[in-house]
Amino acid sequence: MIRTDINFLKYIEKLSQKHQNYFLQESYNSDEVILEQDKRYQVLYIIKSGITKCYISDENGKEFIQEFLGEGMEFGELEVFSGNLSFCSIKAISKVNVYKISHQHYNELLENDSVFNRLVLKAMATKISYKAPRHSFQQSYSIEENILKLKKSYPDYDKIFSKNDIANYLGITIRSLNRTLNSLK
Amino acid sequence: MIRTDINFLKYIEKLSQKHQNYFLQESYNSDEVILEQDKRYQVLYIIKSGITKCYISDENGKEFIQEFLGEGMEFGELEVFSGNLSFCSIKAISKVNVYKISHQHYNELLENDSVFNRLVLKAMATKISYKAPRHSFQQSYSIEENILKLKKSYPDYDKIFSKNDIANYLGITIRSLNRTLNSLK
DNA sequence: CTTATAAAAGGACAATTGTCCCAACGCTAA
DNA sequence: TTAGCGTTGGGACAATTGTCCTTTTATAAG
Repeated sequence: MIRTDINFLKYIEKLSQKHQNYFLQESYNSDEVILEQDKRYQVLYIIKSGITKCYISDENGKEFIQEFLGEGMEFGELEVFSGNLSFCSIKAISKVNVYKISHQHYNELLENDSVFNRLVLKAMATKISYKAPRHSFQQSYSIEENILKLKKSYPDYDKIFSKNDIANYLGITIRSLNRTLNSLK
Repeated sequence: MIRTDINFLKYIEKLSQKHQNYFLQESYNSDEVILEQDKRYQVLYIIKSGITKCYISDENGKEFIQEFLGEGMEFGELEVFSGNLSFCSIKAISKVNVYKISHQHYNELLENDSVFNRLVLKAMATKISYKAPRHSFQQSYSIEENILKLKKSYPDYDKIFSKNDIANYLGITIRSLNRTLNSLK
């Protein structure tokens, strides 16, 4: 539910010593939007600490939460390769510290640092890998089974996230979420 | 609906000239399984021609189709980075020709050929990018809207794919698919 | 201490979707 | 030809989920 990548973060911390001018540290408060959908960016971010949500909003204002991102997760990196506008928004849901790096410096690292290059490849492979099974499960199983699965991997999920976020994560309405939670008691 | 990557394919064809021993060509008939879920592989594939489906099957035998892969799409590459078992199956749904390459040679290319490296990064970024909006849309909109969207981007979708595959792609039952198709007439 | 505001909870009903059937059609093998 | 089998199509009903609305609770602001 909350993705992390500690190895990547460790390597970023090391790099930020070596290339002091590459990485800028920033800090955000809960509810602040760090990156906005459909905008063009020349920078990307790596989370140093805290939790964010990564979501897509549609014309009707509904939001679909792709994932919750924690330490060591990068966002905004896809646009380096695609050249497109960002396709999701990132909002802090706790106090969040990030490393910010420009596309240009990121590209330099990719080309000249093979360890970094490999870590990025691995991070992207992981992102692909976890998306498919999750959506497969969400579509094939009942809300009840989805909630039980959530509770199993994050017993305290209801303390960290709002009802709204949980519902959007599961792709259901709050009403359905409440109903199912009741039947589980 | 059918993903392709022509630039990547072109580059692979070039590489297969230069490194004749890296790439092995194979051919599959419709309905043959090329790569099986939950198995360990030391090779990966790039599609030279034809169409395959990439799907996850669960304990109940239901299958969830992630995507249909066409020319220039690679599969089995994620396991190079994760070291895990394959997490989906690939089945030919037409006559299919592929390039097969070992993890070892793939890694050599990644390290020594920066053009190849960049194409792989881009391919992975694309895979991440299209998954999220698709699942977001499927969860938020009605079956009718999803079918209309399908018809718009692939007017002949019903000639290429079986009802079963279309239903599994949309994450619904055949019954619901038929019902909606009727109401659209 | 009030008032405003957002989050949470749930009742009642409607719409959507799934499950379980059975029937028709085309294709292949015996 | 006929039997067997997979694909397609749809009726009837049940279960699930969403929509709309009201109430309660908690929290922040004046």
